[in-house]
Formats: sequence, C-alpha cells, structure tokens
Amino acid sequence: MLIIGMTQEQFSKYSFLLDRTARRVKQYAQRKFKLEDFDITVDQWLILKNLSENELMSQSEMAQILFKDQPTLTRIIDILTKKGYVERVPHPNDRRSFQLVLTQSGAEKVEELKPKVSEIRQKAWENLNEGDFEEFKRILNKIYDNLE
Amino acid sequence: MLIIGMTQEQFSKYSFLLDRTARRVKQYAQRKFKLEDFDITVDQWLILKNLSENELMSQSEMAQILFKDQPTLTRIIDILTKKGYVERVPHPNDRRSFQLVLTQSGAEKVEELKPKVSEIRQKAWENLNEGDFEEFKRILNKIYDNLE
DNA sequence: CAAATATAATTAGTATGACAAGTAATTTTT
DNA sequence: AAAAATTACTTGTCATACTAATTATATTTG
Repeated sequence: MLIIGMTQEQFSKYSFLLDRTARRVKQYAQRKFKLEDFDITVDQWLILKNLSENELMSQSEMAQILFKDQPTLTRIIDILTKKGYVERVPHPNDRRSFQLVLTQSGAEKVEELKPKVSEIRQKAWENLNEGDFEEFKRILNKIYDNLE
Repeated sequence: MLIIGMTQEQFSKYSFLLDRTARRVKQYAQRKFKLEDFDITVDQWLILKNLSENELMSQSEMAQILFKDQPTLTRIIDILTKKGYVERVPHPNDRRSFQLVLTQSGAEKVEELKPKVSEIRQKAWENLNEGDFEEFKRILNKIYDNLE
C-alpha cells in the first residue's frame, strides 16, 4: 500500500528513528542501573519483574511473554541463576521443562528496584501526555502486527 | 514530571513495546535481506547507503550520523571491507583518521538494493497514514531528546 | 616549545539477538 | 505400542551494543 504524499525515501526513516530511540531508552536505563549498582541489566530486570508477578513459569512461557527467543532466555536465566536471583526447579510433570522461581534474594531485589525502575522509565515522557502515550502504543502495535 | 491519570506501572510499558517493535522491524528486514541474498545485514546497509550519499566520511563522522558508537563502526567497516564494498583511505591531513569510500562493487550494491529496501520498509506502514507517521516521529524524537 | 589534553581508531570483554542444529522427553499418528 | 512429529531446552556462531582501556596522532596550554 502506497502512502500518498510521502516518498519512500522519507518513509524509510521510521526504522532508523525507531532503532535509535529504542537503543537510547535501553542505554539510558542501563546507565542508571549501573550508576546505582543494581547489579543486573535491563533485560535481566524484565525477567525478575515478570517472575515476581507470576512464579513457576517455564522458560518457554517467559520467552513468549517477553517476546524473546529461547536461546536468549536460556542465557539470561543462566546469568540470573549464577547471581543467585533465580532457580530452575524441575517441572513435576514434564522432565524437559523447568519452572522458574525467584530466590529470597531475587524477591528482595525486585522489591528494592521496582520503584527506582519506574522512576527511571518516567524520564522519557517529560513534556508528553497521556494522549501521546496512547498514540504511541497504537502505532507501535500496528507496526508490530503488520510485520507478521 | 508525573503524568496525570496514568500509573507508573502502565507507563513503564512503553519501553517494552518500543524494544519489541524495534526488534521486530529489524528482524523482518533482516529476514528479507537473507531471503533475497542481499549478502549484508541491515546495519551494514545503513552504512553503505550513507556512504553513497556522502563519500569520504571518516568513521567517527559516520558513527555520529548513525548514532552508533565507534567500536561498533570499526567492526562493521571491517566486515564491509572484507566483503569488498568499502575501503579505508588514509586521511590526507590527519594520520589518525580514515576516509571511507565505496568500492565499485559497493556502489553497485547500493543501486541494486535501494528500491528493494524501500519496499521492505514500507510493509510496516500498512493501514497507517502520513499523520501517524508524523506523530510517531514527533514522539520518538521527543523521547530521544528527553534522555540526554 | 614541552606538557597536558583531546581525538580517531582499535582491541577486549560482556550482554543480547537471531538463527541453526542438537538432545532429551513428550505427544500424536498409525 | 512403535514410528513420527513436536516441544523444551541447550549449544554454537555471528552480528551488534555498550563500556573501558590502549595506541597513535593532533591540538591546546602554560
């Protein structure tokens, strides 16, 4: 479908801006994480937070929820396990699978970081309003759905 | 600044959607690149295209334009050099620096791929209009500027 | 001008992302 | 129930991102 009044050239820019902004958002948060000695990465945080809301998830369920692939999940879980925040518990009915649980230390980490992460995330939305947020979500989701 | 009527929790979702969409956009293009045997990655393409529009750029200039860091640039240029699409020419006045130029083969590659890439990029915008595009750019750029 | 500082590029290390292939276990098919 | 297909997870490889440190060269300062 051709978009009237817009050359393909201008049009291709969205991917550049999208990539650039996504990288900066992650980089900004990661620097804060480091500065405040959170001891985890942004992606590791996502997993911890999701686990705190929904324990006993398998790795593949977690991968689905986070839209990450399984090898990536495996490796992040490896790291979180080494750091002592997560444990792999054998699944009672399926010996291929693990259930992920937060350790005590992991649960404490989540409680400690939750408000701090929210605060970091908020910075991006200065001078933008709720309508912008809705528009942004709508367009992002539309793009996402358009690509398979 | 607090956004009225929106909990921090909902609000934090933007980073997730942004990351997810950016990854899918890149992945979608990369699969097409592979399927059609383009022989380069999406990021390598960005550099070739920019070089075709502006030769004799140094690596640090290219890094600035693409908002990538220097080590990343160095490595991508290494790969493009091995593939024979780009050459490092010593800078006439500054022996620390190189000027990047497209080889004949690189220039041909750009001409060959330019329309194909535009077509691939367009897919994301089905059922979205020019107004959406402007909104999207505005919000992305605002977020970008908000984070330093 | 010499010393201090800054810049361009590289190298090294770690994390993530994508893809392919492999293993073990489970489910489906016949 | 045995064979075939599927699923869960892992391993390996390559590319990119970010950080820190290094080297060589330029620029600035005292």
